[in-house]
Amino acid sequence: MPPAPTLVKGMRDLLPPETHWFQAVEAAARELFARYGYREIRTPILERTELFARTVGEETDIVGKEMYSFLDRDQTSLTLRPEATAAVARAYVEHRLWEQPGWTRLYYLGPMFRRERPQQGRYRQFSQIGAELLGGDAPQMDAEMLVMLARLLDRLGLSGWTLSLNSLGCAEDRPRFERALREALLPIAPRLCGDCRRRAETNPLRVLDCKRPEDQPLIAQLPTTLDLLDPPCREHFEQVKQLLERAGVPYQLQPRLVRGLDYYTRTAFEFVHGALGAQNALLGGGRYDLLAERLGAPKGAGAGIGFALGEDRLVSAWRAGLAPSDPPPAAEIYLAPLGEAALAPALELAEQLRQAGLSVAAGDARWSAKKHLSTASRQAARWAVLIGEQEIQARQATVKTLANGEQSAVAWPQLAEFFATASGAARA
RNA sequence: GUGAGUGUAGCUCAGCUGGUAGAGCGCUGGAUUGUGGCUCCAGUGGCCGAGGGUUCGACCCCCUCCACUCACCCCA
Repeated sequence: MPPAPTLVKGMRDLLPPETHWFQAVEAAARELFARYGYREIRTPILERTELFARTVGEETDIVGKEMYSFLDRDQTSLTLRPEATAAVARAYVEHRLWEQPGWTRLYYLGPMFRRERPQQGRYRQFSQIGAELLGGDAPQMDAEMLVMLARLLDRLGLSGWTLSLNSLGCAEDRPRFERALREALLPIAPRLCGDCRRRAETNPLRVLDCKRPEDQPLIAQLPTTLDLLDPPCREHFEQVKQLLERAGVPYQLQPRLVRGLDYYTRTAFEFVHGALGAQNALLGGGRYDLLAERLGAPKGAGAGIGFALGEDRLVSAWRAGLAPSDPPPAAEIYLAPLGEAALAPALELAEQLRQAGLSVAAGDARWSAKKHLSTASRQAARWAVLIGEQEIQARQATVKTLANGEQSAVAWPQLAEFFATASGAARA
């Protein structure tokens, strides 16, 4: 026999109870986003390669070496989305959403794909939850989103996050930044690490983001994007910071925060967390004033701001001990049909209980009572319901409370009510 | 793409300077033929990642390959 097929590199199976954590993150996010007026958008997982190449940037790592791209049968190059902002912007333009009243608030969640070398907190398929606020460039939008994100992380039970904040300047600032940096780099570049020497040529902004300790003293002397902002961008950033302070959201100015997608302008941010290992960015995003415009939105209508949260990383932080609660059991009631004769009536009862809103999981009618009880307690059910010959005769069920071993006979019609009151009593 | 580490039972791992494998957990059964969790007993379980080499003899040493993990890079 040939070897059984296994997981593709960088992909993983999420098994219960881990899936519970993903559901919990998603539910919390959906609920919170709704309070801020966001509604869900679902874009395809497959897009034209061109979309990402033109927006994320030809020279970025994502486009340059991490995309899952292939030729469709009609020779169109398609790509498994490596991020969702470009796709949302595409949809925003394609469906002329700016014609709707007010700013457009959209959120999304789902899998993204990047062909990188896997490591802790980084997979080739990973889930992101993100939101986009489109249709303007008011600093108020930036602040609204950052406040919402702070609330989200608090609500998810994560303490100890840090918000790093920077402004990258507008499109007009960029060439100035790069010229200034290149100039400043000329004398010191030879003393920097190999990567930085390369970046000094290709993408000078990136040098600011270098993490090598030995390079830090030199890099500290370089001008930052904040030093070079033009007056309107400086004013915009000031207002964002003020609004954050008014809202009581703490941030750390991080003048060397540079993000890896080309469409970012002005406000850029990251929420990082210490429980995550080397890949400590839990969530990142920024403003993109020209993204949608480049895809065909009218001047001014395409500006916006967005973020993406790494769901896998959030769950990993939870698993590192920050989880707000235990995952629930498979079912609160375990049903034990004792013998084939008990099967049909037992299953009927199970259906009645489910219709009353209870969760019920049954075992195999051929199992021994001992195996049933053992299974029930190991599945963490709260009650075991035994239906055997005696019970059928009496039209009753034997209900055992697993936690304390108490057992009672309950008439079939009273079963649902029995569990309802027992649940209520436990909560009180 | 680069570097390092690790591959032994379903899972987590032990295995001394080379003498052809162990534990815990799990699973099955029993002590309790309709009563779980705790305990005790018994059983089940492995081409020691793959291929080659050295050796009388290799889980152990050498080479090649593969996989996984972590880190760099980059990012969520």
